[in-house]
Amino acid sequence: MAGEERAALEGYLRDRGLKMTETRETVLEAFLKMERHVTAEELLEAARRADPSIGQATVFRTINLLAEAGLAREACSDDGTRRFEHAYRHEHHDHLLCVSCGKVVEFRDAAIERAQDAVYRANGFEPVGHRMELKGVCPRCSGAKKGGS
Amino acid sequence: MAGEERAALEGYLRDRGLKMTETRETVLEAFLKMERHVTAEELLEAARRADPSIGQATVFRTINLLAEAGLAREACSDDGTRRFEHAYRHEHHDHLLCVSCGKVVEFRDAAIERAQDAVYRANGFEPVGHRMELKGVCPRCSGAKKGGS
DNA sequence: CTTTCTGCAAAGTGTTTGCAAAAAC
DNA sequence: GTTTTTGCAAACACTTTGCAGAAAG
Repeated sequence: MAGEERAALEGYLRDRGLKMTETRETVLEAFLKMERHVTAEELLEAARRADPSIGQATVFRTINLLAEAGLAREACSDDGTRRFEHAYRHEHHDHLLCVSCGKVVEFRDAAIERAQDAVYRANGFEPVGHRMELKGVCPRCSGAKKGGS
Repeated sequence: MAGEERAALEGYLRDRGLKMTETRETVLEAFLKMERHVTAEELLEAARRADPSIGQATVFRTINLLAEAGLAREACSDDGTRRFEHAYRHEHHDHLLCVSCGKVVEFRDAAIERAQDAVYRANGFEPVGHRMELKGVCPRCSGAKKGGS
């Protein structure tokens, strides 16, 4: 399964004299199982399903650790709540988000990347990185426009 | 100067039986004068320069009002703090941000829009809107790479 | 055994809300 | 005169931190 990520975390911890604990593994596993962009609260819930004794502070500490270790990355937050996405071995990608059901599709599009480079060049900027989120309604939701809330 | 925006706000307020006050005008003026993406705190400071008696709650209330009225729009927040940008008569645009000096260039690129549409179509999504931020180093900053911090 | 980690509760941010006085209509 | 608005302070939500006991190395 997610052995690669666990190994990456262990390596990061070892390098810094930190410890690989069962709790951290639980949080990591929970994080890896979650799709979409995850809030700390959702992650706490998920982790507690595996181990109800986990405290929220630990989840916050661990997700920050995962971010430092390069396994998680902050995603754009619409409201005031931070969201995290997977970052390990994830090539740069952009997001297509269903505003109705929250589904997230990750994609990479060469034409967009090329057009972005052109924008950088036209403005004389050196590219550093970008973030893009396309919002829309996914086929399932736009098809099922019957019960609509 | 910014009479158009003020008129838009007044119209919005009138429609809802709300009142156009001096305080709201002060906050609006402050907001319109600010470039980049503004936090509530920055806006509070700016508004207090014009009227030191303004309270922070009022600024929060007013910026939310501006957002409802379509004059302001939430921008992507990196940290946990909300940022707002101008939205009135601002055609949809994207941002090119200098990570060194904070300069923001707003642009619109037909090739990118077209490529985005293609992504929507390829995934069967109905487009709703998107947000894109290109990060880079502006010509001035990359040219002046001498004292670099 | 030493160091780090954990859960709890308390403290910190950024934002919202309740209230009486003040301003707009 | 009625209604909305305002500034203050208290409340709130999300995140971080301090501490004593527990676990890892």
